[in-house]
Amino acid sequence: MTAPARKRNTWQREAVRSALGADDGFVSAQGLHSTLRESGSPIGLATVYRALAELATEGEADSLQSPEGESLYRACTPGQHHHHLICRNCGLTVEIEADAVERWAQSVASEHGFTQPHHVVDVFGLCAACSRAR
Amino acid sequence: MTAPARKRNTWQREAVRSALGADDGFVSAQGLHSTLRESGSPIGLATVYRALAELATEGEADSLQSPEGESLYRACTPGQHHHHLICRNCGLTVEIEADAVERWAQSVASEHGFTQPHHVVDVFGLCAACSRAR
DNA sequence: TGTACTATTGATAACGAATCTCATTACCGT
DNA sequence: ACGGTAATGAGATTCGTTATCAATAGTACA
Repeated sequence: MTAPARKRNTWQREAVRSALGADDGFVSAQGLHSTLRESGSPIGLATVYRALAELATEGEADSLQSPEGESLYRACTPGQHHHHLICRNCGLTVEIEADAVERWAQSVASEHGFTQPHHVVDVFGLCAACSRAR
Repeated sequence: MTAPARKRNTWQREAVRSALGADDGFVSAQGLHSTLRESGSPIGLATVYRALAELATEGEADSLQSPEGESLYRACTPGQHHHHLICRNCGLTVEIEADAVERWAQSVASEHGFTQPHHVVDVFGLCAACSRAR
């Protein structure tokens, strides 16, 4: 066999993980990068993009596309599938469990002969605080 | 009062509308533009973008973000709100009525104090034909 | 502890979708 | 017809994201 090819632990990856966990809303890669830089970290932008993509595929982070097409990330409670209720003003996010929607997506797909269904279900709105502030 | 400021009808807008209606899946602005060019039309890219955006706001077209972040458009049956079941291989699309999901989104939002809820609900999968072809 | 191997980083270039600019075109009420 | 002006389109521009590649720094092993 060939060499092992192991994954390495770097402070950069850890910095991204912790910065993501410190924010309770969805953040863009660019935003997270400036946050880190402002707090003194010399981390590079490309690295932030790479780390976020990796965290997302490993299931440690949720990702979604903002209505403007930007990719946003958020640390998530690992394990099962869940959706989000997101304030389009301040970014506040609430995780939503929705077994009913889960089952609905499954059945709608198979009813039409579709396989390997993957659904996108997110609700954008104004949170209580932002609603009041208008 | 000032001048009237009316909207004008151009063959370009009509070309986009008809090309959109001729396709039964979701299409990108760029894709629609090349289709039109290939069929001999000298229409410009910026115009296609403008026409699609306008059709979307007028309710004549549905738009959504592909998982890659690209904006996709599709002629839709005007009137009420609906969702989509989309083949991620060939683009085949089925419109879905989902009053249940509609109500669910509303109630989840208000339960958490959110106002002006707007939801994104789409199911991606492999249609029957594409499933078979694997 | 030192050393070699190579995964990872990061500055920057490259890319691509979408928007903006502005001179030209052509729709449409008169 | 004519004229005011909405609409067009080629190209430049913006901006998010990915690719490049030399330099750096984890990690296994002697």
